[in-house]
Amino acid sequence: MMVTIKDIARIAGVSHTTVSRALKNNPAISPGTTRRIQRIASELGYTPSAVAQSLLSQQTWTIGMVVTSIADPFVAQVVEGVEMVAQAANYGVFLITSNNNLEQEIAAVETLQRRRVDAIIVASSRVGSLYSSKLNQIRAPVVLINNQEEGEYLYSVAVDDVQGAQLAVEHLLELGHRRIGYIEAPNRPKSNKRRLVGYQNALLQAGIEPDPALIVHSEVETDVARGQASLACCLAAGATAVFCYNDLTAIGLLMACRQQQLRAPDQLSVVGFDGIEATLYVTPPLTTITQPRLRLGEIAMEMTLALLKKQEVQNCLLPCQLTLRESTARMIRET
Amino acid sequence: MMVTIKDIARIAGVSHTTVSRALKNNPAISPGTTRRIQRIASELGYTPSAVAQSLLSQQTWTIGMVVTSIADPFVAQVVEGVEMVAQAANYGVFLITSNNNLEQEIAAVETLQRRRVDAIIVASSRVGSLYSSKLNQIRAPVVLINNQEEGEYLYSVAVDDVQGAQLAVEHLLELGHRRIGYIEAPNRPKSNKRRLVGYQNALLQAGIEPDPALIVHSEVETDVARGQASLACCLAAGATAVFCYNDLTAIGLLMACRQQQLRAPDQLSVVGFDGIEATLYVTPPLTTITQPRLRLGEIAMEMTLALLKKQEVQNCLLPCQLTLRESTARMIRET
DNA sequence: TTGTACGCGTTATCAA
DNA sequence: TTGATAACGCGTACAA
Repeated sequence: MMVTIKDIARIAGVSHTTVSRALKNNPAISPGTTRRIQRIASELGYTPSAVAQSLLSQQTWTIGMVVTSIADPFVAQVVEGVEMVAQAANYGVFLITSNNNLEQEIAAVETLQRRRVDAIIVASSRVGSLYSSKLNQIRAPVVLINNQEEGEYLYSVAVDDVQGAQLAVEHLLELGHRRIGYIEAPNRPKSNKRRLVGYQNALLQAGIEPDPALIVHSEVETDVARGQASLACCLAAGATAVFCYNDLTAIGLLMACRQQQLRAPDQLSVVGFDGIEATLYVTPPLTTITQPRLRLGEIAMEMTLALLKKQEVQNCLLPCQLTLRESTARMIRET
Repeated sequence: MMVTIKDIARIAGVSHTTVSRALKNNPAISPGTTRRIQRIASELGYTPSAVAQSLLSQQTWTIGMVVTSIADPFVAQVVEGVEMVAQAANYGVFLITSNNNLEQEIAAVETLQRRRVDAIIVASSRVGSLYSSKLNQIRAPVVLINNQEEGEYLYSVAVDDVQGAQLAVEHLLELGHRRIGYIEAPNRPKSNKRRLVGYQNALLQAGIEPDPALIVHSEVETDVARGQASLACCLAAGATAVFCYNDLTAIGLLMACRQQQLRAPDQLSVVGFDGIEATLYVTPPLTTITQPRLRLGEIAMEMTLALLKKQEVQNCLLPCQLTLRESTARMIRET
């Protein structure tokens, strides 16, 4: 049904080989026939089949991307970074959602293998280390963004969670806070642990012994709801400031404050993590640790391109920045 | 380099045909050889090539999706809806960003054609009507979500902008407002026009002559910034309530209010459009017209599946809902 | 129960 | 300057 070079060949009265050459402006073909063939091709609305080309060339110019959820504002921008760099390099992006589920992530990678993508990028992988053992079977390079699993793995781009968390807590310490809480994320084991380390590092360096009561652990699944549910715990532990696992959690916490008529930052300072757009819109605008999200995607894709060119690459650990807004304030001593 | 059925055939000492059959549990092959071949295949880590299968079967089990920007929270959820339904039906999603740019959208569709996707879904198309004329050349069905161009086109799923806008303005009228502004979007011609129609309908039905001074037109490109920049105009025109083209614009307006020490909703009622997550997080939580975003994506993909089965389909116009929050209040008469 | 031969659309090699 | 042929990995009609 689709127009092929054979159809064109029949009409032009030449062999399909000649058509193939004429369409790529091969100098071996006479200018006359080249023009004639190209005219016929455009009249017929011919489009070359990338499928056939891939079968022959053994590459699909496709990179497979596995994400937990596209609707997550953090993920969305990482994907955007990947897509931009990919498009500029003539690669396309095949997207699969894993719902942060182990089996689905594995199934996704298998699907991508079947489709013979040239490379795979996985954001927030749950099974990172699996890839090194499976890598003999996966010929495509696998690049991990913010891998969520301990253990060995090959190529990765990640944000420095320890440094970021430390930045957040140091900021609160400088404002005079001593009772600083941390709201954990139960479903992001590795980055949660590393942010906790950064939190504790900062406290210890300031000569403060971390108090377990200030570390709030909740099994509530969604980020915002977890933040909302954690306010009571924070207050009960006597926190005057709270560092949250991420922005959505912090936003939930701010919403709970508003409901309880608690004024942030006067009565409670709040710091988030990620730097999503929504931090600009909430009241008060949220002080947060900004991850270079777009850059994360770009670098992952650039690394992928290098790997496809058989170049050496180095794993990346990107630093975060403190973005100062209005949800943190100097602690007021209760007299 | 990759393992093929021929490799397996050589090791098993059978023809590649037998391997092909054994791997799909063809009953014609003896249970013994079937088991043996399957064991060898799994030992070698064999994965069938979807590329070769596609070339033969003339279908790729892929749908191409063109979006303006993945980082847009509205778009992200539409994509999520598409992806969910596609995945359940064994289809994959190939994603391309057009940056809301005409040439890029056309280039994207061409790329998808080259890749022989089975169908194409375009969100917020700028060139919708083009597809009907090009459709003889594109064999794949094209489904449009919230098409942004006037004119004829085939398959579409869209939200009822007129009805939604009317809902918003009727709500403000019920609260006693008479001077109601509308902030336009310069870069979404069609939906902007239709929301304007809904706005005017509601006013006329209430016996109010629309005042051009209340229709704020700004060339600022980004939504939030446009909202921020429009407050002055609204106030100058004597508006006591404003209906905004979308939520991000409304959020910008709320931010400007806060900066000017203007209290919403007491001094200015604000209504948005879309129902993105952020409307829940701002202060005050935004009253808005909720689009069934996930549903929009799901329906588009369901329609696509029907088209692929050669079934008849009907275009969809989905109604919006008013989501009541705290950014709107009864008008206070100035005595 | 298994094998042979062909075709899907394209490109590369070799020959004319 | 052009054409015949083989190959990429797989599935299927037909033959054995």
